[in-house]
Amino acid sequence: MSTRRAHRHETTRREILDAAWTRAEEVGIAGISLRDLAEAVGMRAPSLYTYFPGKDSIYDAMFAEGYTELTAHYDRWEEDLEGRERAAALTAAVEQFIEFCQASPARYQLMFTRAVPGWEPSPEAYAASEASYRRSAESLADLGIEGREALDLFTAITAGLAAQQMANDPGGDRWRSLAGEAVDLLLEHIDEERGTR
Amino acid sequence: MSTRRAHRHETTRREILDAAWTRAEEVGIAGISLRDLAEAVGMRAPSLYTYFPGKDSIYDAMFAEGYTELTAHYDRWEEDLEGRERAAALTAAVEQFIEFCQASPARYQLMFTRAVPGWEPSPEAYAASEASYRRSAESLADLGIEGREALDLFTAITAGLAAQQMANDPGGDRWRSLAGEAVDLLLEHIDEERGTR
DNA sequence: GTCTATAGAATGATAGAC
DNA sequence: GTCTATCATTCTATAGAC
Repeated sequence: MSTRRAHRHETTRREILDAAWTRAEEVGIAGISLRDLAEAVGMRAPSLYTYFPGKDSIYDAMFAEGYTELTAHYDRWEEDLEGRERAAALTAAVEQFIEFCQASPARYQLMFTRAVPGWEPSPEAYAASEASYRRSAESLADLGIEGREALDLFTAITAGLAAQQMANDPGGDRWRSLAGEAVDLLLEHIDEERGTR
Repeated sequence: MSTRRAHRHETTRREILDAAWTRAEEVGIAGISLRDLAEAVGMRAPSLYTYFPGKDSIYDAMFAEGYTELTAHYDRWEEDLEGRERAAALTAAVEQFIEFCQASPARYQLMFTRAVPGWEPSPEAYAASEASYRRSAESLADLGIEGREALDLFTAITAGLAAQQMANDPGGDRWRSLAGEAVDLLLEHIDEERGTR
């Protein structure tokens, strides 16, 4: 009955990843060690190699998981979109992105900063991030953020608000509360440009 | 003649810091080791302790140095300001900040990301960064970026453009080239708000 | 699958001779 | 001030018994 065994295997993998996230929030994403994770799930370090070929692949799994969660985040956002006007929808997108970052500083470090010396996402993990990016680009295009320039401006503003929020006020809303204003000024500018064309 | 000895001491300190910057560009800010630095200046690792009480204090010195350089950068920017209109001056400020970041990715990592696990700037080093921040806030106020909200928006946009530039196109100008547009949309918005008051 | 034992390689830092 | 020697620690990863 190898399906049962496979299921058990998957469960243990899950436990290891959960322990990794928990530890990462405590000591920073770069600070987790295999001994720590093993102890957290009641094992010794070498046993982890039954579930992951190495530490890097744990980071890869976490990285891909982060983008899966981000996509799910945007799915819920799109569901709430019905009937809302463009500015409100975009403001919600920015706010939700910042909330997503604030909900897990370790995840933010892993996904959006180069906080793990010597590690970079595997091609597969990186592909997950690109898919997520393309997906949000499509949604934004539907809301009038069209063309590379407008999109780059939007991502820069969003990333900047999130970065300042995380660096200087991780538990507060000093920059998150500016999301609406930031969206307004971008939209004013975009509409004006469209008008002059 | 202790002044001669002190001068020599200072010279060696300088050499060590130069070696640290050079190595940091090669291996990342978190990747430098005392053995490496010592070898680069023709010493063994323990001798470095004559010049710095520990590795952390080397990071502190580099961090403070980064902000000294940033302030010097803005000094030159202010000198070139005579007669330029507000939008052009602010655009130059954003462009120069991004260029400052691109000129040294290791310095960018040290100053603006939490790229060194387990290290954070000492109170003295941190004070240097706050002084630099206050200084630029004053200059920006003279150019019409007044009040906490406007300033926070400006810093977020600048930080965001720089972050995207460094992460996705470190040697290019994809986001830097948007500096003018970003400043325009911020100023349009600020002027409009002022008008309605 | 899990373990013990250990390899193998770094690292920051200190003691003490010269 | 500089050195050798070394401590003490940490880490990922592997070999091989059970």
